[in-house]
Amino acid sequence: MASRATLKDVARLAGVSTATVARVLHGNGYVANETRQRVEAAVADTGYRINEIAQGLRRQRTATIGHLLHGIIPNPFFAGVALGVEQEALRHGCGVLLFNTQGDVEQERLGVETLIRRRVDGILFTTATHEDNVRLALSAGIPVVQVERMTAAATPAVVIDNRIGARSAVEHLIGLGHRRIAYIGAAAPATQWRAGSGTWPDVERERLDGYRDAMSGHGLPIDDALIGLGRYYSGNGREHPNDGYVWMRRFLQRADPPQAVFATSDLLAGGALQAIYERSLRVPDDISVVGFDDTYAPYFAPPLTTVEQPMVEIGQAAAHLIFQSLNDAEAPAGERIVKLPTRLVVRASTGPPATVRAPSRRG
Amino acid sequence: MASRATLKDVARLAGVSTATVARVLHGNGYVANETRQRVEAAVADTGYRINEIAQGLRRQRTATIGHLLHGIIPNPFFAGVALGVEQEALRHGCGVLLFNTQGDVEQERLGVETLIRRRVDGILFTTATHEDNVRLALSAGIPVVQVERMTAAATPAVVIDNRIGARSAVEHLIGLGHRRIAYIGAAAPATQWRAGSGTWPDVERERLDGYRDAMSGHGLPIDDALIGLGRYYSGNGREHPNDGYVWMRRFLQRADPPQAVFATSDLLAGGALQAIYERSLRVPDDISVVGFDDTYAPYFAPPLTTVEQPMVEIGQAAAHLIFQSLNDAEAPAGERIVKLPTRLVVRASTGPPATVRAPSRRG
DNA sequence: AAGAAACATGTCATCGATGACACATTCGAC
DNA sequence: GTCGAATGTGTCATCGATGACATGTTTCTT
Repeated sequence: MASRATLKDVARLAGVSTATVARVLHGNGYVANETRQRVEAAVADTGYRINEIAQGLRRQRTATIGHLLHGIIPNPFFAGVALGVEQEALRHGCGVLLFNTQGDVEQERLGVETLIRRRVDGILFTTATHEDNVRLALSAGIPVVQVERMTAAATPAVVIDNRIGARSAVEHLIGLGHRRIAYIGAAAPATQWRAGSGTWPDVERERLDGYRDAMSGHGLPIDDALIGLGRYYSGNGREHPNDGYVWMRRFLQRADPPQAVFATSDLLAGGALQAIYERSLRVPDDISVVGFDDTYAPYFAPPLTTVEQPMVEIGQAAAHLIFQSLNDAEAPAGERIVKLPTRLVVRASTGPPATVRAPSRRG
Repeated sequence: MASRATLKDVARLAGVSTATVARVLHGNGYVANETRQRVEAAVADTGYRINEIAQGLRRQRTATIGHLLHGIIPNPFFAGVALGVEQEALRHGCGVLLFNTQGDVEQERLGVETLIRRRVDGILFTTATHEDNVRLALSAGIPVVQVERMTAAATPAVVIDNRIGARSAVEHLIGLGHRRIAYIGAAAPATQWRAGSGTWPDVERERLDGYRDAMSGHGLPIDDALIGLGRYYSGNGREHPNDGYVWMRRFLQRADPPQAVFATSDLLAGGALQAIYERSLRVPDDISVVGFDDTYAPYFAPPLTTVEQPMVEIGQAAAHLIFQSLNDAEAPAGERIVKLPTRLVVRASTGPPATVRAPSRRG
């Protein structure tokens, strides 16, 4: 019987009206001390727990936010963001309905529809797949916040400073004395994003710009042959070969291999490490490697120097923006963009370049 | 106005009663063709979307299940299970409310309380932290399913065959010709689980048993000095040193280092790889390594042979059990245990032992 | 001692969807 | 032509919590 008690049951048991029970529960209005105790006893006896469904209906808010996650399993970045969102939501007494879209437009639309039917108080897109879905949510009058990407449909968003993050990584390498530094990144995502609308930043473009900034800023030449762009999620799934591996292999076959590599994700960097290992080269003795994310980085051999993304904080900030939207509904949405800094974490995969130009080779 | 239309609004616009609209929406009862079309037009015009909150109140089921996740961020295992749960839930038109407990008993209790207040239709524990919380959920009359662990409080559960999984890994090594095989695992979790109650299996104990099975089964001696037990989540967080690293270092300092290692998680195996790398030994030339999980395994250098856990399937099975509980409520709960098989994935980290007993060393 | 202020509690319409029930009409069958 | 079945539609109580409002006590003020 425990959980099925209702307000009415409690009221009956305590010999008062439901209104009085509600007053005790919410601690507002006048309630005589003796009455309060009687009610509290009744609550305890019945094992009463408020029915948030009924409450939601009456109050016209569900204390729930929806989180649409791009959600590639092996990428702990999304898990980190989800955790941050949840923590911040909890702080506001809210729950989180999670939907993995797997980067599928239709799946994403379905998620939005479901969340609308559930009357969530807000929707978070951790990397929306298609702009129309963002619009759909907005058209239902639901506040939206986006992570890592901004659409033509202006919404508050949380992004990181990819350009400066990438630059700091490359400058770290330059500072160690490297001059030939390769870049392994990802090509821009597919066509769903209308090109030319120009209001959303391209994460990968920014990182490449950061690399260029650092190189030119220090008077180093940019060799296009040392820039490898792979599939957006290459190596994140098991089906695809890891493009970090593919490119690194190619780089190492050259007569003039790079002294260091900067990869735009830990997974791509992991692929690079595999290619290096295969050739029996040592990191960082023969070649230095830097990643991005700080997800897999600490677990690689050797532990990877990487650009940390504050995943949890990103999630928290995103949720925070949602609650901000809820409170003063009329704030200028498109202007609330939070840009979080990255942090270079130096570990064992970077060091000065080999002075002798004959890397030890075995394989 | 779009999403705020109610049944009544639609009914008014179509010039019918709400009952008729409901009939059209659910496709039951008699509705004249002409009427149906008028209603459908009104639904489209108003952008009406059913309010699942109101529906939930009336129908006394929320079409939502709660998922309490132990939730160590860097472990994609949990992300995989969560995805599986979500997929299966979606197939039943259900949403998933996610709570990360971070292995904290109090946090977990809070999660259960919240889920009860939300009147979820069922609760999944992906590795419950404290048995009392399972009981709490049950006492509220909510069906519970557990993943990876069973409590004295009998609930349906999904587990994997850890013993056979571990054995298959070790037998793979034995088959390659290894005789001195080290084991790196985790000590049993802390005291929250009442010892001696004896009805729940200890994952780590099972894996150790599997190792012993394989060794004794092939007439190989078990050297306790080659069995390293670390903290349960060692190396999963950044704060702690990776116990796989710590133990492997120790093993390699011995006069008679092992020829191969079996670690009970990819992360621990990753630590082992780091120690091996530090000593400039080669995998698998000098030493073979096997992990468990198949999460990080494909991204290590070299790609790791590992025991795959079917994460997504585990999640699906768990959700499936919940829906089973919902349908025939009176099925014998404790008896529905699903045991899923593991699968050995052979990659580049295992090979025959070095014939010459003088491993190349550089560092 | 009368009226205002504070205290204490109850009544009831409401949030939006549902479905049992009642009522009305049409169609066949005998 | 009459009656039962099939068809079509509306009414309304209900799910559980909420809070505006009404009503009834005390306790101060002056």
